[in-house]
Amino acid sequence: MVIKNEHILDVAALVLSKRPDATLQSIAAAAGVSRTTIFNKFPTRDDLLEALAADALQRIGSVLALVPDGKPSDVAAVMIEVTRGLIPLEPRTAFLRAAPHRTDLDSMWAQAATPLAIYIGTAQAYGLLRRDHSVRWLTASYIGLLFAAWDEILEGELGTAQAARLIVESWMTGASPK
Amino acid sequence: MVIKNEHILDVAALVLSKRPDATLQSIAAAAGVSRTTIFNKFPTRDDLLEALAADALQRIGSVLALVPDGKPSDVAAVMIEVTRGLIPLEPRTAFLRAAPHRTDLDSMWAQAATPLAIYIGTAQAYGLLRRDHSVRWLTASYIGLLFAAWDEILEGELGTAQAARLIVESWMTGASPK
DNA sequence: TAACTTATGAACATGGTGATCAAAAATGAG
DNA sequence: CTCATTTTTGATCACCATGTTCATAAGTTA
Repeated sequence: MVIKNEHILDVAALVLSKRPDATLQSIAAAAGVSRTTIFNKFPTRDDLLEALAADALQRIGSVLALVPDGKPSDVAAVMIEVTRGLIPLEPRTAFLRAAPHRTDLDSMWAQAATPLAIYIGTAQAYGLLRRDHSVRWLTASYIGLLFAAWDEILEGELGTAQAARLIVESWMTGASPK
Repeated sequence: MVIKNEHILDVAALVLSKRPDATLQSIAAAAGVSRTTIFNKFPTRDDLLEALAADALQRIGSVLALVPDGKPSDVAAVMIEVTRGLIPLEPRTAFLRAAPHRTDLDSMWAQAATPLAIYIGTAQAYGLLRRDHSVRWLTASYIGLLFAAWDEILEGELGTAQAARLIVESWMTGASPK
């Protein structure tokens, strides 16, 4: 049978999201494939992680392609829609957060978030977001809240349904009472 | 010379914050100590990480001891003060975030954050924080923003001086314009 | 069926971890 | 200062995951 890289990446993402230090042996077993086959397709462990990162990047890119160009109208609505798309990607990105600190991963996050940063910058220019915080920080703080929500979901403390609304509410209006 | 555990933990925290997968050999070398000595004090790598986690927990606890009891008055002021205390702890906690997903680490974070959660709960009860978000989420979102700021600082995109204000502003009033 | 591609198992080297132990160095009591 | 005790150290070993090679088996395709 021809084994697709896609299948290995699927299984690897799943296994690594649970155990970031899982052996290639266990990943191979979970994929119903020999360890050698994995090495044929991904010569080193890092190559596999890199492929996973590229895959995750691509998926994030697909979601962020949803952000509209031009003059933004309802920032909250757009952000909620984007967030709804990002929430399910947790298993695909978990290993990225747990992986040893690698500069290229940081730059990958930055690259993946670029369309979002552009949107945020545009919204800011139109006065729809505060101007006394940098676009970079507005973006980083959103991602930080996304990570926090992912963790809460993993721990079963937050449902995926409410998560998007919660994230965007916190990001836009904060913790102060109305 | 008598080697203090404290010294090893200091060096280990420093080395691991840069390379979470650093070998014990390299940590020993950085500490000017033999690998055997580290094993005498911390039988396994996990024991060392656990000690580091306990140390970080204790440091966080010291900072969070600053949060006042009783009726809160100026939440923003308290949060900024707490955040100013937490910002420098990044090198001590970086390895915790990079370490493979371990349940005990999650519970450690939760335990360390308890005083903060209590404070937030009290402030919420007094109407100083929004009531439509759970105390758990208000706490988690704050920590998420703290992590985001730590990352930005690491990348040289944020100064430690402004970080605390930025975090608390984002946490309390969000990204919306005033 | 035959040629070709892909997957597999086996074997081996390497390096980090975990563990043991005797020798050496530092410490402290008298 | 001396001796007993504690601590540190280097050396050695087993174990396991990674990385690599290669011949064989299984599959696909002409």
